[in-house]
Amino acid sequence: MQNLLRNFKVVIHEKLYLKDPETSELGKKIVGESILLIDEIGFESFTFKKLGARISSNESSIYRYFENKHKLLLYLTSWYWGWMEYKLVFQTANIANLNVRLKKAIEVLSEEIQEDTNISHVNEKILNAIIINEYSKSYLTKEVDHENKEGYFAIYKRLVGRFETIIQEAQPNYVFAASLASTVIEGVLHQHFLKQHFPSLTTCNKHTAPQQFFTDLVFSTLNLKEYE
Amino acid sequence: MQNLLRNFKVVIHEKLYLKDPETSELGKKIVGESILLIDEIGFESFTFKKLGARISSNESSIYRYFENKHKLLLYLTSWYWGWMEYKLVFQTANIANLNVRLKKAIEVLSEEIQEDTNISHVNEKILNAIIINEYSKSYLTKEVDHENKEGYFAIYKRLVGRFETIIQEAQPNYVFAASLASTVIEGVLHQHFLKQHFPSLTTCNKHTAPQQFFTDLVFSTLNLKEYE
DNA sequence: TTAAAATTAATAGTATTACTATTATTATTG
DNA sequence: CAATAATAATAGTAATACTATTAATTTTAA
Repeated sequence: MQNLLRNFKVVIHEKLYLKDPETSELGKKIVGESILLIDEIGFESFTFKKLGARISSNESSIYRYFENKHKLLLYLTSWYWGWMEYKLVFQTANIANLNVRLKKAIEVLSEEIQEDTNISHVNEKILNAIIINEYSKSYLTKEVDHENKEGYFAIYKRLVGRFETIIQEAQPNYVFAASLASTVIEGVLHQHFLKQHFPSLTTCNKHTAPQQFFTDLVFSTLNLKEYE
Repeated sequence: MQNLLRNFKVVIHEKLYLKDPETSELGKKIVGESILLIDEIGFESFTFKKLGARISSNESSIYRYFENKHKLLLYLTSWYWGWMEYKLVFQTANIANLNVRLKKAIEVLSEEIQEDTNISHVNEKILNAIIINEYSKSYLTKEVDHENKEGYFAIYKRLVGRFETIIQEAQPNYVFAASLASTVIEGVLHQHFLKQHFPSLTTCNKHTAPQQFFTDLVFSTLNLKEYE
């Protein structure tokens, strides 16, 4: 995994940035540090001015890379889902047994990111924390239809589609595969959030991971046995 | 239902407002019109100044009722979940059969609000649209733990708890009742959103309602038959 | 009925945000 | 070494999210 990821670069919609942040040190710093800063102070309080101060750079220099903070968020979330897609594809490839593959897919999608893989300037563990807290804000906007048409959510949609296929192949009779796929991917984020802030609303805690809940949910719904 | 609702008033945490908007015409106008305006322009673009212009009142007068627009959103969402709780309790009361009761609960929680009941200055159909688009923003904040401690999410938590109980009573062996309850309630909003903006990510459309998906999901998961 | 109290409206003002524009400086490359 | 590209610095703007003060109006209670 480590090795495979070494040559990994997420291809992100080029309208999401003005200048590709991967092509310069400043760009990488903007991406890397914005993740840390958004995690610390939250997306609402995050500004390019504060980020500039933090990386000893200027507000206006950041505007050379990203039009505004919303586009930066779309960039970061695309990166995350692209990385997740990569993990999903690699970790489920070559698993012949459809049930085992489905189980693995749920595992990849729902496991907590424990470590930064150090493959890049991106801290995946903290990026995961941001996704849990901020992802919804990237699409719960009045511009969503326009931005969707532009293709800004393409990676996420492709990921949901891949998971839908894995579900459908494991149980061809099931008619709600798309909804189940999107419910699980969204639900995973939600359960992680509840675990941290509303423990009474979730069964998940130190001993029970979202993975267990969703594995049980999907296999029961599809009327499949986890081991066979 | 109409009649029962006539004497209905949601009891909302008193720290969510500075002056109870139910006690004056201006207050009711603020609540009623804020729903319409947020629906029209989205929560991000919504300001008290714009609302003031719309109700031919002054920005500063609105500040007499609500500290800021975040508190107003918490007020509106509390109202919505309180109304939902009321519907849930009434519509599931006196249903002896536990499976039938569970099915009814899912129906109440997932059905599309078709009509404004005209019981108040609140347009429930539009409020429902707001909840779909904006509810997450009320808790995906850095202040969530503090606000949760204050009790601002009490009504929502009580609703999830009630649904959890209905699930647990229908299937006492099931160990993930809390997570299933929160997943369904959150998932319903998400599926309604996807239906409108990302049709490829959901099975729900004109012919298939979220209700069908979630009814199937819950009954399969709990290993119960819908009719028996 | 009238005076006090409460409510609402109007005006002004502030710090911050989310930018844009311009120019100067520094680094890179051909 | 010169041209070009990238970055930094400075300044400025309209809008936002408020606060404070005072004035006008309405409500209530003696």
